[in-house]
Amino acid sequence: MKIASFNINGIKARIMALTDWLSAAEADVVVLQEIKSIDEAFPRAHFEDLGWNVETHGQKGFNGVAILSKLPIEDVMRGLPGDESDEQARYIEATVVGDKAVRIAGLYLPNGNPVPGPKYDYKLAWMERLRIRSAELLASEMPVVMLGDYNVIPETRDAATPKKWEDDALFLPQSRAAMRAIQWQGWSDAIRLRDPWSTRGPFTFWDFQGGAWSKDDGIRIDHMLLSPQAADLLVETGVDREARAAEKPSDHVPVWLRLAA
DNA sequence: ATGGTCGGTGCCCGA
Repeated sequence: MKIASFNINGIKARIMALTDWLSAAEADVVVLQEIKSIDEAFPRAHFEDLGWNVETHGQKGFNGVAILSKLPIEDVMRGLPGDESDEQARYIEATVVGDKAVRIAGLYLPNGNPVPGPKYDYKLAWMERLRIRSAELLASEMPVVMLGDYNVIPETRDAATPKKWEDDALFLPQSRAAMRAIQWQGWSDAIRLRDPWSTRGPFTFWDFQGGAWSKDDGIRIDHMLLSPQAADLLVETGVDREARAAEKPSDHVPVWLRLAA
C-alpha cells in the first residue's frame, strides 16, 4: 500500500498538476492539505472518474484537507478533537482497507506566524490537542500513519539556511519541543529512516519568494509519523522533489511511503 | 540596494 501526502496550495489552481502527479505516482492513498475549497466546490467527480474514493474536510478560502483512496474508506472523522469552537479545517482521519486495515490521519498543522501572537498560541494549543489524539491512536495498536504538513522544522539539518528561520514559528524551540513530545510517544519519522545520518534535508518545501527553489533554499516540514505497527510494515519511502520543477507547482512536494499492507 | 510570490477572494489576507 503506497500512501502519500501533498500540500497542493489550492485545488482549483492545482487540479492539473495534481492529476498528472497522481497518474505517475500510482499511490493507493493520498492525503491533501490546503485544498482552499468548501466541500461542495471540490472537484469530487473529476477524481471519482479516475477511480478515487474522495473524502473532504474543507472551508471557504483557506486550509482544508482531503483523503483520496483507491481502496475503500471507512470510519471517517473530520476535525481534530479537543476544541468544539475550532472552526479551521485542518484534520481528517479514516481507515483504509488493503491487505490490512491502516488508520490514516491527514493533518495541516497551523503555521503560527507572526510570533508572538494569537496565531502562535493557536499553533501550540493545536499541537497539544494533536499530542492527545496521537496517544489515543498509539493505544489502538493499529498500523497508523499520521502524515501531512506539520509546519515544523524538526532540526537544524532540516533547513538549508537555519539562521533565516531562528525567530520563525516553524523553528522556534517551543514548536520543535511540541513536535518531539509527539514523536517520542513512539512514532517513527519515515522520511528520516531512509537516510538517518543526512546532514542536509531532504527538503519538502521551497518558498515561492526569493528564488528559494533555484537556490535549493528548502525546509523539511511535511512529515509522516508511523506507529510501531505501521513501522513494522514499512518497505520504502520517498520525496518527489522533481514536482517542484513542474508547471504551476505547489510550494510543497509530495512525500510518500510504501507499507506491506 | 531594494524588493521580491502565490492563491483565493473581492479591493487584502494567509502563507
